[in-house]
Amino acid sequence: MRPDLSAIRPELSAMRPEAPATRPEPVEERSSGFDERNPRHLVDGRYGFVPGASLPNGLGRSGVITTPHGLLRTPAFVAVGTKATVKAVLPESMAALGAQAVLANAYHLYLQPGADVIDAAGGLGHFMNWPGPTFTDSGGFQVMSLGVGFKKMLAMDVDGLENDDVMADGKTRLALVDEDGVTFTSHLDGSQHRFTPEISMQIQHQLGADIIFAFDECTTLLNTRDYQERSVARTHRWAARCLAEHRRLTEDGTLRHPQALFAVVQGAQYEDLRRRAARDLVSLMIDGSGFDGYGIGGALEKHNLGTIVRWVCEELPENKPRHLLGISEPNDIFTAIENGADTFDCVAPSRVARNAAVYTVRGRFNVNTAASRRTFSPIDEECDCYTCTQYTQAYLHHLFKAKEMLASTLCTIHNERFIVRLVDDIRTSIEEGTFVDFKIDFLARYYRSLNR
RNA sequence: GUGGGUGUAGCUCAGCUGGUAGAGCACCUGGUUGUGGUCCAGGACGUCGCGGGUUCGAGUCCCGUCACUCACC
Repeated sequence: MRPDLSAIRPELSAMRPEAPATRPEPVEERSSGFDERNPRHLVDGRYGFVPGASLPNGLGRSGVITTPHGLLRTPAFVAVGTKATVKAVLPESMAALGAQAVLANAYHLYLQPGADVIDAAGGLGHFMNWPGPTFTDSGGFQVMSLGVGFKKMLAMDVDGLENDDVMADGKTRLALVDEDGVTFTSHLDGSQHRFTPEISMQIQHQLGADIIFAFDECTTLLNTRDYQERSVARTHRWAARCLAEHRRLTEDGTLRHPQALFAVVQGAQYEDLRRRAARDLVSLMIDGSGFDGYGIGGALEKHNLGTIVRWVCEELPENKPRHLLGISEPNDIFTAIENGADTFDCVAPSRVARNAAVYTVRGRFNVNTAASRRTFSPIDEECDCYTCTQYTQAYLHHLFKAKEMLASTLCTIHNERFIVRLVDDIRTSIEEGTFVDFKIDFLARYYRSLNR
């Protein structure tokens, strides 16, 4: 049974994919209402981006991304469903809370259940029963998180060492980088595997998400400037190979539907590297066409977030969407958006929810602490989510203490809704010209009254 | 009544041949930023059943006592 989303998001329901069919499967019709509203959204027949209102600084903006499975109004928060599920939450619930898209991961799905299985299932969307737009990450981040960045225990960088030589303290490194690609050990069964830019593209084409990312190397803040420079150059060469392989596979005619490819801009905290990386990726083209959008990646110090996003976005074309990878704290969201980010994804809302942390307009707190034991009111009085309209803080406290799985479900629904609504409100404020006031008001309440 | 065992943190228990107490869980508070999901880091908590004795020093040894428990009568 597929979820009936028509009452909640008509445009999603209208774009519900058909049952798996013999490939190549015809692409379903887009909603006519959308086409009439803005025909320019149609780029290459299937995918596109059209900027909307802009902030006075010229960088922050609203817009619309069109995909074969529906549209995203930007700025947009993309929920993370690494292993083809937003942990603990039904797709119907994600749609009901206003999630516009879901991002899964090529590394995880390649290992389990295998990209061929998802291909046979009719693609990621069919497999996970999510009718809306989907993204997949390339697996590049896992090279860092499974390798040198494992468990955040980063060894000090030493001059003369390759990134390969910097590794987690006391842990087994599971990934090794070389010019051609990455060799890694499965965290599931210890088996050896290899990703190259071409393989990542092939996997992501099998997975069939609407928006896919080029295979990149994600460095850490501990790498030397010299290493960052060589890494950015390598990520650029990998991006070129991804673009070529993406083009080859697209022209094969084997795709289920058109897929958009985003390159990832690296360069750590260095302005020249970031700007050059962005410019070089923009100029990468095959037969006059380049990437469909750009990701901004890499480990970065929080206070540099806005600056780095600005450097990159100043180099990127206005007519292509920009995705900031892995960000979702409220202050980061404002910073990212005002400096030009259109979409972003993050595990935080769901991960922290499973450990009892919830967002409210008055800041974040842990619902499993004693203060909530007898609080018979919603987590956030101003929230319109399913959890806040139906359950009390005391009940959620009880569910966590009793280790009931519904605790994760209800808190994830709330946190995802909180971030989605925040981004929705930011988009509205951009379009209505009230962004700065909204930002000041929101952040003042959020960070001032942490002592509830 | 006789013989044995046990009494140490809220709970379950560690504490070797004596040097003024520990663990797990529970409890309290943080944390988690392209997810190696269900974890990490801190914190509070005991006059070691009670009373004597030996000793420089006793949760540890001795005596008494109380409680619980097992077996037997």
